[in-house]
Amino acid sequence: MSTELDRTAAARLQVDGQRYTDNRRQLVTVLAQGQAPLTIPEILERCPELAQSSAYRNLSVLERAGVVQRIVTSDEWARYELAEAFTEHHHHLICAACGRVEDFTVSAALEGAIDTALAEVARTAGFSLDHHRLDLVGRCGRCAPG
Amino acid sequence: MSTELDRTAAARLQVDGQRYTDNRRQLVTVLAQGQAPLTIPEILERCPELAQSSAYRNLSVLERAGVVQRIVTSDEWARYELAEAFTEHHHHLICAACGRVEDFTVSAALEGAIDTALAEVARTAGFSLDHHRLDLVGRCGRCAPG
DNA sequence: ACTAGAGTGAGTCTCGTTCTCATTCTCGGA
DNA sequence: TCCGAGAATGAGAACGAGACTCACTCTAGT
Repeated sequence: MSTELDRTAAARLQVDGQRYTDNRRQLVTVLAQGQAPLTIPEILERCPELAQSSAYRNLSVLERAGVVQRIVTSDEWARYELAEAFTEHHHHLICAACGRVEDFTVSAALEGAIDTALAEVARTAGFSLDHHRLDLVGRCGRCAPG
Repeated sequence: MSTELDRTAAARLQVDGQRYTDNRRQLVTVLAQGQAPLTIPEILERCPELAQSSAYRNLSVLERAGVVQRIVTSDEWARYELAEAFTEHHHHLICAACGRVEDFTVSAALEGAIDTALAEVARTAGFSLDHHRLDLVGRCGRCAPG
């Protein structure tokens, strides 16, 4: 069964001259099911028959094609989630103690204000703006004191 | 000569039971002179007589004491800058191609709106909020197409 | 000065990530 | 339907940023 997600992912890969293979579909499916960005070990846990080297290689292919997004917090592992074209624009709550990541969104009004301000900053600095990242760093309920 | 920066750094280290040694002062001085977050190789370039292992060890001591801040972009190196208590609250322009980082600030009104919104998000999610990160990701003038 | 404990640094080790390469799969052409 | 070129796979080796080790040095308090 081919979902809208599969078709779009396949199309993006094709632009890059890449195929949408079973391994790649499996990665996309797992990321779509996860409600938060996943680390490679978490992904491998959910895909036991997938080789580690294939996971790394295919995630970087998918990232280059704009299907997934790699996010780096501050702990040791990189995390992956579907690119924003497949989800809604959101931000991350990052636990500084355990690395746990959760998604959240803010009001459209605030997003608009941020976008406007950043576009101006980018123009002034001679940067071409791709996207912004707004993260909240703190301690999750499990790690917070008390 | 002891600056305000030195005195504050020394005080913060003391709380942690740590000394403000020559190596640590040198790191703080180099970071204070740099106008953007520095990688370890950049720091070592500016402190040729400092051992790599000392740089790593002391930066992590300084980070634990709240004197410096470690920032992870998406390239391979971590970068360090003085903690915000020593600078003004600011954000980062990150070049997705070469990893270059520049600082920028936004209006107090926007900061206030962001803080208010994030405090609410953190409360709802059961996170204790430490700080927020607002980064702009794009291409610097040198790497931008055209 | 003496000493206990902190700091130093050259080298080694760890481990997340990338690379290698022989094998397998896929797709288009005949 | 068979063939061949090129892409994908995966087990293992290699890489490299950063952490650790340990013998030596320095510092602060007596």
